[in-house]
Amino acid sequence: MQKVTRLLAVEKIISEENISSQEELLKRLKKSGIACTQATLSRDLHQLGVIRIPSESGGYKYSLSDTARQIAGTGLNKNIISVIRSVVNARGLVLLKTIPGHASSTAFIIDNAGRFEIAGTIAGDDTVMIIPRDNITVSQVHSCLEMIFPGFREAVKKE
Amino acid sequence: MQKVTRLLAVEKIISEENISSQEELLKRLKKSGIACTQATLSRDLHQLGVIRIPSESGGYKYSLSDTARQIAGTGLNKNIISVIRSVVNARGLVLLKTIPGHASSTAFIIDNAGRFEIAGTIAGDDTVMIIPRDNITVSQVHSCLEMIFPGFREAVKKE
DNA sequence: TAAAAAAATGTATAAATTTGCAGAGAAAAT
DNA sequence: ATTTTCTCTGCAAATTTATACATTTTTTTA
Repeated sequence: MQKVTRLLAVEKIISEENISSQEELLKRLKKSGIACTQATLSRDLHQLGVIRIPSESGGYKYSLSDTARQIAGTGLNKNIISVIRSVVNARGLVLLKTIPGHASSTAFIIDNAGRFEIAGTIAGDDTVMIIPRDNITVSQVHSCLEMIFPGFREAVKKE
Repeated sequence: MQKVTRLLAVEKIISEENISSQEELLKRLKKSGIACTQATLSRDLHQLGVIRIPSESGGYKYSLSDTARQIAGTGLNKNIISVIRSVVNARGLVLLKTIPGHASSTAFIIDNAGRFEIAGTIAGDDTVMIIPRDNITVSQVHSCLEMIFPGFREAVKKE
């Protein structure tokens, strides 16, 4: 659970401040009370799809990739958890049950989160089917969902 | 003149192939008959605004940034040189004379090239004024124009 | 709940990238 | 044409980033 907290903090810092190296990010995280090593950040940045763009003034800065930024900006994911009723794993797939009529909006957010782990989704009226890519476990998909919907694990009951 | 050739080659290779390190790009360039060092490529990639994005399969790949890609894709710049009649430097600004009526389309392409060196343009009917940013020389603007309009230097007479 | 499997992380190191500096080359000025 | 100025580039060193391996922590399964 520590990891998701850290990833969210990294996303936030990256998008709000000018960070030009992993060491710098490390110090910045420490100020927020989050401790890890540079190696971990290297892996985090890769997983988050963070890119490094040449800065006009000569150096570099980290930035969320387009897809990552889209979601971070919308705030659409803030209250979506309240419409998710439960989550079921079946046959390597993940099914979300929502309150009636809210499946497609939920699926929309998941699709647009640009997570590699998720090959795609299909939404009915109150059910979203999430199809993970090959070699991706349902557990990894759950981690994705926690990234997309912070608080997901705690808030949503598993069936 | 060697540099512009190399930058164009880099843009092309980056956009068409999966390149994951500067050493790899170096070898690829050598096959195209272009020789330089990795240090030079580091500077080239910075100047071109090339970003490095995490690849799904675990590594990284280079990619043109959005603005760089836009122009590379359109091909709009292919025949524009034929409408440029001359270039004049004055007061740290650069003036392009075009055939009548073609200033605005020329300015459009320059604006959309996303070059840092150029603060902005103003176009009349047959004249484009290019305003370089502070501390940018007209010579650097000419290099930009050569990047945007390959062959510019040779084709356009200076007044 | 205990055992097994999978994921996360730190350490140390390898790999890759950036940069200061000095010299070569091109463009501009005289 | 010569001098002067600015740009480009290689080299080598410094910095930054990625990763193999071992260990710990978390999750899953029986």
